[in-house]
Amino acid sequence: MTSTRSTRDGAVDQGVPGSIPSKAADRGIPEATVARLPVYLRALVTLTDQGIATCSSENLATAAGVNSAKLRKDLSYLGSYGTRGVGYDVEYLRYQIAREIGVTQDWPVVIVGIGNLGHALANYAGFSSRGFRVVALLDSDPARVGKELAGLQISGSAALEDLVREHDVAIGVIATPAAAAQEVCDRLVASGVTSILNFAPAVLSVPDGVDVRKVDLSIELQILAYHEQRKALAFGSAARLGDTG
Amino acid sequence: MTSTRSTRDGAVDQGVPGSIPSKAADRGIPEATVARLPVYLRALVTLTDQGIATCSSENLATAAGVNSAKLRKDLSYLGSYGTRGVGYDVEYLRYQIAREIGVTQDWPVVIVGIGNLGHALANYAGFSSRGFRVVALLDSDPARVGKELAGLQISGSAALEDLVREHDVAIGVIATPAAAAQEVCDRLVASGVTSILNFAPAVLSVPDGVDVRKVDLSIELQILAYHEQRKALAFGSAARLGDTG
DNA sequence: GTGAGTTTGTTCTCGCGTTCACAAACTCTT
DNA sequence: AAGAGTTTGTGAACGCGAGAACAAACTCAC
Repeated sequence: MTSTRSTRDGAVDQGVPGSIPSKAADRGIPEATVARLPVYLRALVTLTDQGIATCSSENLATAAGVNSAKLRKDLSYLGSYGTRGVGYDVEYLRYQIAREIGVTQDWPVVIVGIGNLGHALANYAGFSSRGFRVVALLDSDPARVGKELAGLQISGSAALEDLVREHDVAIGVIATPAAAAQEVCDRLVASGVTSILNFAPAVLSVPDGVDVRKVDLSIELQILAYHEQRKALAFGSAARLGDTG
Repeated sequence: MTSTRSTRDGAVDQGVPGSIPSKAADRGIPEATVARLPVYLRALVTLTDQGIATCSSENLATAAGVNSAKLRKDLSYLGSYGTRGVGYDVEYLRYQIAREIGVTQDWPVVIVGIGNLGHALANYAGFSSRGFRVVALLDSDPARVGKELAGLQISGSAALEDLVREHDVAIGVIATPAAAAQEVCDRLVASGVTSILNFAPAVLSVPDGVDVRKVDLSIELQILAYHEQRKALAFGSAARLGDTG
């Protein structure tokens, strides 16, 4: 839900005139399922680490925190990789999901904005372990340029276009302040980046064919605050809150 | 969608026998709408900064990156805060949304796990500016305990229960490694925390009435990778990818 | 005051996602 | 080999959210 697939209401949906009825043709996996596949993948890795070679949909569903019917339906979009009466081969399913997501190949990634968050992202082990290779760190602050971080030297923002093209980068991560986000985004897109992960608290506008996913930490907390407030009200301690309209 | 409202299939849905038909009673705002309210709030703050006092649903929708019909429907769940023929008063609407979300009051927050990410979160300005006050930082690594960060001293994990109770903390942030996440979660919940923001790549199980939202950085990238792979395939450069099944 | 223009709030329809329930397909015991 | 027990894959029902479209309500010009 934090994603903007511009192809949905853009070029792809208008459809090439003589093409196949979309869903069957492109093996279209529902967006909600796509968002869960990485969770299943992580659960399967955990099972592997525990030395478990086979699992039922019930086992895997529990490990992934979903119900088993949903899991089976999700997997059915990929193909029939299970065996009735037996379950799923952990290694086999793991590979199939990894292949479907695309993490069997290596994805070069650039991170723009090396503040607190960018710093953390550059050092984040979860990226490299899952097929993502940080190939460049960029920042506009001259005080940061040249410093080494996570085995890379921080480049000035002027180098953005060259670095993206040189490493054939398709995925860019924006961790700049909100004010700089749109400009950085435009430059990334102009250089050939077609997927953006945005941590800046700003709405990005991108051309059709470019995907944006956003992660906004304060929004997550605000959603929790909403539910927290409602819990407090539901338990009758409303007087303390003092919102007098 | 990254949220687990255990009340959905838990106590609340079973319904107190003599209670009111739920939706009307609790002014139940759809989850999808709740997730967008903070975005509207941010957009309104931006408009205020630009000195704009009134805006139409079209203006605000553009600033928030949604379409205007959706915006109006979302706002209608809160009440009728606009004026037909005129639009919305920016300040007034801003306050109403803030009140509805609950960010007019102050929310004490603890952060557990002061690694790279926890470090960044502790320094994140977006929290304090939106009604969240970090009251404690916790880490199990003795090397980090005692160090100062963002105006706070890092406490050892043994102090978790006391700190949560002392500050009456309802919201906890978990930024530990995956292996430690469930134990930390259990301790937070046992101490009275009822909302958890989880950055650890692990599925947390919590009792009914506790909300969990998860942010998984590598999952976001994997979702982008999936779409990226499909774009590559759609443009016929499939040969390069070399996934031979 | 009246009519033209504007903008909100709401109704209606459609599609997606979730869940239930069951047939198909496999293993294992006897 | 046949039946009992398991587990997958899927058809169907249902509920929620998105978007279009329109009526209600306001402003402004004259």
